[in-house]
Amino acid sequence: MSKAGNPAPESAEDVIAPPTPAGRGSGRRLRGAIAHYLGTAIVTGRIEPGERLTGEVENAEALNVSRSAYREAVQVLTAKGLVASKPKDGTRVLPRSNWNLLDPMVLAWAFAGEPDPQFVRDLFELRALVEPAVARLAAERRDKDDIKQMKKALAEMRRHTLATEAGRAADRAFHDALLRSAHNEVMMSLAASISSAVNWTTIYKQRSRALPRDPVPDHARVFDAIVEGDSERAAQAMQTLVDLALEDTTAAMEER
Amino acid sequence: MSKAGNPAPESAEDVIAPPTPAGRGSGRRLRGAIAHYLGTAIVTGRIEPGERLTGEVENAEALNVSRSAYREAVQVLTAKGLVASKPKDGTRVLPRSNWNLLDPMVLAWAFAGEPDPQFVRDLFELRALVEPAVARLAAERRDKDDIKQMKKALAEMRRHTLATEAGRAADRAFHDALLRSAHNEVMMSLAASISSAVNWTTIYKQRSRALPRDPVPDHARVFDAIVEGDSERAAQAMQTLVDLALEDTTAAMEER
DNA sequence: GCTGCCATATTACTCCGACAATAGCATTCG
DNA sequence: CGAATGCTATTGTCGGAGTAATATGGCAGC
Repeated sequence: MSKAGNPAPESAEDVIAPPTPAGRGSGRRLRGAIAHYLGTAIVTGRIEPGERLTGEVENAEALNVSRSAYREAVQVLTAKGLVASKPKDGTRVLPRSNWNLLDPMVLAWAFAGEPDPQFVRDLFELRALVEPAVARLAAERRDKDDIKQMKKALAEMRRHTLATEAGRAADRAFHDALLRSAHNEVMMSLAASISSAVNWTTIYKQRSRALPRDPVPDHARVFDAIVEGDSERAAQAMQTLVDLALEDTTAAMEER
Repeated sequence: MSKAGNPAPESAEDVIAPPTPAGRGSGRRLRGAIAHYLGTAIVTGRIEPGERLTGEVENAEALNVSRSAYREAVQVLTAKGLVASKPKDGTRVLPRSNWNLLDPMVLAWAFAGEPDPQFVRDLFELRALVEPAVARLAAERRDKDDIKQMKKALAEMRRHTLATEAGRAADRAFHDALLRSAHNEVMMSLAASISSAVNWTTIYKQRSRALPRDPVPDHARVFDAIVEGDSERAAQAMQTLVDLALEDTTAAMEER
């Protein structure tokens, strides 16, 4: 117990065990809290690749949880490629190249602390590649119902601002509808992952800019192009949207 | 136990319990075999979204495994977004939109049976988008060491054919080196997922075409463009590589 | 001195049985 | 008729015991 094994067993049990904030907030089970704790520790670099997690028994009792709960949490990390376990060798953090960086939960963990600027750059590079392509596909494949959904979401966006929850919900609805219009399941999954991450960066934006630019006209341009089936213009318009988001985000990061 | 709960409890215990082929072949643990069994059942559609898995206890004993092992397997599925569990409601298969389609293991499960042509199309659409972009980035960012790695792998490719394991290893090495040259971690992760899936489709190719086209010249074209830093030509050359792969794959699928 | 085999200690893996917590549902009370 | 309440099915957590796999170090043979 006094092995001083991993980086921060300091107050681990206080962090995990009770129904504490950032512990298990709602519906979140104990193993979820453990996974979150270990996951952020790994993804943010507190535990480095190659390092060994202390044994099941010791670590479980250090966190004040049963081995079952601890093991189930480790299974989650294993499923996301963060760690691997072998008898006689323990469970070790895998090299970054094995991590499922596109897993929504891994992305969330990555943004739990200070987001690494390099990582944000990589992410936006991918976003700038994928989202215009999605818009292009959407322009080619959208059907009547797709258009109806987007139209509805856009109308809802006009009624609220992004400062309100309703506004953000409408924004999400618009992008979801757009995604569905592309009729490509794999890209849907990818875009969903990305946007879940991007939503985390939005939090920082919120804090830094008092008067964000009105998003409706830019979204409307994308919508119009898709309705008309003009794939190039749709891609272009979406590109602008991504560029603006990048601008805001980098500005916000520099302020910090 | 005679509840006839899920689709195929027929011979489940025979499939899972013993160290059977397709069960736990090598290093694969029991829970891995269970996860594989349930995962393929879900991803290939044998169990449909919304359906409920029979209770932990019954299902565990139906599979002839302990509840612990069964639960850990379910955690893996949960981590990949395939299922969700709640007390009093059981664990249910989530709608496809929640699945992490880019998870390497999910992709492997998807190709465990007959690959859905629509799914393959979606995947190649993404591949056609990402891989040229990676090549473009590589041409802009590669350093001396990157080039050295690619050169080495390419030389190795000349010495073997794709029919041999050494040849396939060299091919993988080349693509890995190329990926690293792009210096974008997120895209690396994405491309790794995709290519792990694509390797599955390669199996079908192997069976269908006796004399595959010599891959070296096409790879060399990509390499040359990257060395010269000509990003457009690199992207183009990679595009042809993807096109050829698509051609082969669709041809192979039609033969079946 | 080096190489390959083998015993052993360590560690994760599996099994088990009991109890706690949660959430859907029916029932009752206002 | 609606809201609070108790019931119960189901997952969640616990702790302990035995099994299996493997990294390591010692020993024998070359």
